[in-house]
Amino acid sequence: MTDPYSSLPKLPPSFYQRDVLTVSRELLGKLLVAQSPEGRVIGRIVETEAYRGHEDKAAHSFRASPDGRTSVMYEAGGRAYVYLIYGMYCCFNIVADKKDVPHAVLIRALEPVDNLPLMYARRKQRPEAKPAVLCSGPGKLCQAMGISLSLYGEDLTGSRLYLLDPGAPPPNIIATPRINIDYAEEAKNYLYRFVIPDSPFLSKKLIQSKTP
DNA sequence: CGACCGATCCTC
DNA sequence: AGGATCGGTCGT
Repeated sequence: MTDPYSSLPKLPPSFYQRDVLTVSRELLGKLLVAQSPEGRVIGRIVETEAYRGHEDKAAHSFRASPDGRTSVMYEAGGRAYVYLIYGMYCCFNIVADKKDVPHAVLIRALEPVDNLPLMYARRKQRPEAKPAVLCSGPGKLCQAMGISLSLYGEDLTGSRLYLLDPGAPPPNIIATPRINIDYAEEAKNYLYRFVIPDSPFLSKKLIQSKTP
């Protein structure tokens, strides 16, 4: 059987160059592909967070100069913003909107889809561990996908790191507050986190309302 | 130039 | 609940 992913369309620049909240919602269900000498890995996006630049106290670009760490966020949408956190983990963001609008989408969790053996190896997990340990958090998914600072600024319409449209959008999407931004005052209440609620691969379990 | 701290993860 | 670990950012 031939590779079922090679026939899927790549997301074009126009997909990314829209409002960051729209892009964050519509990224759910899309396939993230990372190609490297070690092999190709694929994950389905199940959790995202929007960061809205100068209008959002939680954003790295809230008050930062357009040079330095956040410079790529000022480029037109469709590039990778990768940063180091806590000195030891990477987080992967997708730059959104037009040039000079420093908005981006943090990818927080993936459903592992292709080449799970390579993901297990990179995450140093035993084969008997559940696949949910591979990509259920922004640092974990960067390890599993092989995303490091060397992909800072990478063009997501290229061949090393790109997104595919599998066709059917997820039927359910919900919005919640973002994770670990307690410092962000009023912005911590914004409903800028988007999840596929029934996915077992989220970074945190959803708080379920009681049903009788 | 030094101190502080984080869009995290793992182990205790 | 706490430690690992380091570059960006801000204050002196």
